[in-house]
Amino acid sequence: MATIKDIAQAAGVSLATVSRVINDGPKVGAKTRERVKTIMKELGYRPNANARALVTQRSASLGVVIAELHDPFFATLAHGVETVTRKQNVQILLSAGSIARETELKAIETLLEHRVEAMVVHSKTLDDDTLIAFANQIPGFVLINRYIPAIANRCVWLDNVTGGRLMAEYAIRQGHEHLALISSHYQIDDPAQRLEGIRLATSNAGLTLPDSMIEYATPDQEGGELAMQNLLATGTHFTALLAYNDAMAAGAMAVMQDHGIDVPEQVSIIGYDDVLLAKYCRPKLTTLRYPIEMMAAKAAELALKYASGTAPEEGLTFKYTPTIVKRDSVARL
Amino acid sequence: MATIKDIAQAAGVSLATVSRVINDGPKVGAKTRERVKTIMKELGYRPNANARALVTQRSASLGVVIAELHDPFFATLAHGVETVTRKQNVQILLSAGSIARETELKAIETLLEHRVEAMVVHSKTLDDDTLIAFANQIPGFVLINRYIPAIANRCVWLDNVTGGRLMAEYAIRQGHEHLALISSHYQIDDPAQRLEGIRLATSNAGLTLPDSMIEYATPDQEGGELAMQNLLATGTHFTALLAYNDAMAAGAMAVMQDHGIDVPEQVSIIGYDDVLLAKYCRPKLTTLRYPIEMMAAKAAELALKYASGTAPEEGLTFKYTPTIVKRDSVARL
DNA sequence: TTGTACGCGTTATCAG
DNA sequence: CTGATAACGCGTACAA
Repeated sequence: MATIKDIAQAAGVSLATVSRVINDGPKVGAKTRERVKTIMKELGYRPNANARALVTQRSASLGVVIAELHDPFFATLAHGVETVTRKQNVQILLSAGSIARETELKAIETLLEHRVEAMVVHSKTLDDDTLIAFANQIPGFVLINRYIPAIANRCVWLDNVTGGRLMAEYAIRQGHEHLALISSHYQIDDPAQRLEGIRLATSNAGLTLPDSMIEYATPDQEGGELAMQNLLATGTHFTALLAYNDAMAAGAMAVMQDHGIDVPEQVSIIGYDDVLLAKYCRPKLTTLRYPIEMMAAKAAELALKYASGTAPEEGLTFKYTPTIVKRDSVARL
Repeated sequence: MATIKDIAQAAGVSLATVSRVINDGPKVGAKTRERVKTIMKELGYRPNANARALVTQRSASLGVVIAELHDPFFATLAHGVETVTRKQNVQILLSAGSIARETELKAIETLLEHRVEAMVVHSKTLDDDTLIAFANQIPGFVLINRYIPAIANRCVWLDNVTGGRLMAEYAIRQGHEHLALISSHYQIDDPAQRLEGIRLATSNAGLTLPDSMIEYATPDQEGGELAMQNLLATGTHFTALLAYNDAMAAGAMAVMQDHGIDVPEQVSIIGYDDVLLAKYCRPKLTTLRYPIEMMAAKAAELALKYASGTAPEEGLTFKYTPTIVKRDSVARL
């Protein structure tokens, strides 16, 4: 591939001049500029981003680390980031598949080796200290879907306690007194926080959510099916089912329908996330809107801003609150 | 960030030695190696991928260009690529949002500037010649979901004509004689090829698919809804609906159900792609399986292989054929 | 307005 | 086993 040197030779000018026309440098003769430009076209010249990054110490790139592209939630997250990087001509380096501590760590380090200026990280397996260390080392380091007080201004996160409370309160307001929950068995914050919110709501209403009414499984369709089957097998009685996310809700809904249980006539269901799926399934899922795309865009903007030198304001954080989206999967008793 | 030089100084050795321990170079004293290693840890040293790429002329990175991460189809595609890059320790540079010719071209060029070794490109707006030129310039350039004879061995694609034929034949075999089609209004190959296959099947069966039974819209849920509404508005009669993809099928299904039309009792529906959605919607969608993840993985492997010097075999190509997945959205008449 | 020369962080080729 | 040193492609003071 042609280099700046080749161009200089072909055009009979020096490297510096070529470099100047590439970067719209200030003082170059109009005709020289034209000549160089045409030669660049002819030779199909493309500036080498690596070399440029080396000398300028900036790479115009942003790293994204997520768990699984396959998951609509993460795909939407990535999409949110992409909307802002595209606008700012920033290249995305993507690292997915980080379900384990090892891989997550490695993903961040690889991105670091590539000297990305900014980073939007979704991490559930790394401990606070590790993340704080990264944040202190990398100005453009922003966490999404996680809150760590020590680096509050680097966190874009969702208030899951309120989310849990809202979904339970809504069910209760619709007259439901017997709730069940299918949750994620992953040992991360989210399920615990949502449960905390749910318990807040039930105890406020003088109700309880016994452990026997909670089933844990993988936070996907299969998990939802499994959890639902377990719930049915125990023969417990409930009129409203709260799900950890829409996928689990959909899985549970499918199992109920297979068992001849009418949704929402016999059992109401509330999901969480409001991914595409919620609108597709029948009945349409009442769920909590998790504005992940917007949040991801915010995170990307923030990361890029911090990376370019703007100091994060102390004490500031970026908390989002989910809102209930009423569709057709909840009946009023 | 610490450089190799800092390490060398701190360890009291030369750059060369440090470089050797980094790359597990052949001859380094055991104790020197240890000392250098601990110093690297202490200083949090990370090799600079840009510098390395510059001197080695290889970047261990692969570019992906797709239209829209937001779309489950593309998310799955990206996921397929990711499974192989991760295994081979290759970094992904992602470029999405390329719906227009301009952006698609720019995406490829940016990736080129970053000197990615390999490239998996999903392009529908760029013409054959442009793509061929890129393929000739970049050894690791592979197209996915597109077939260009001149660079057949760089193409991983789906036989859409057969796909169209299969879906129509299946409907016909189930006793349907009155078919309708909702398709994508984008002027790309796929819709035309599928229609060709469908027409093949109908004429073989002595049936016809008049233009009045075809509606075009955007290839997503909204488009499916719109197309279905248009179809209903014209008052045409049909017992089986073929859809361009699962999203359109789901949209159409929703509209029918809202109109009190039973699926599949009154109208059968067949989708295309077999994305997650097909399993979630009710009734579960009978559809054509598009093994995009597998194909994407293949494309990535190919791109990486070609990039590393293996010459592509002439006359070889990578054609995949969709298969029908029978679920619950088709009734036998 | 244009050219020279140095350095960015690495690897690799020589010598020692 | 180890150390100079020349690239890699580019940006930029400093000269001219």
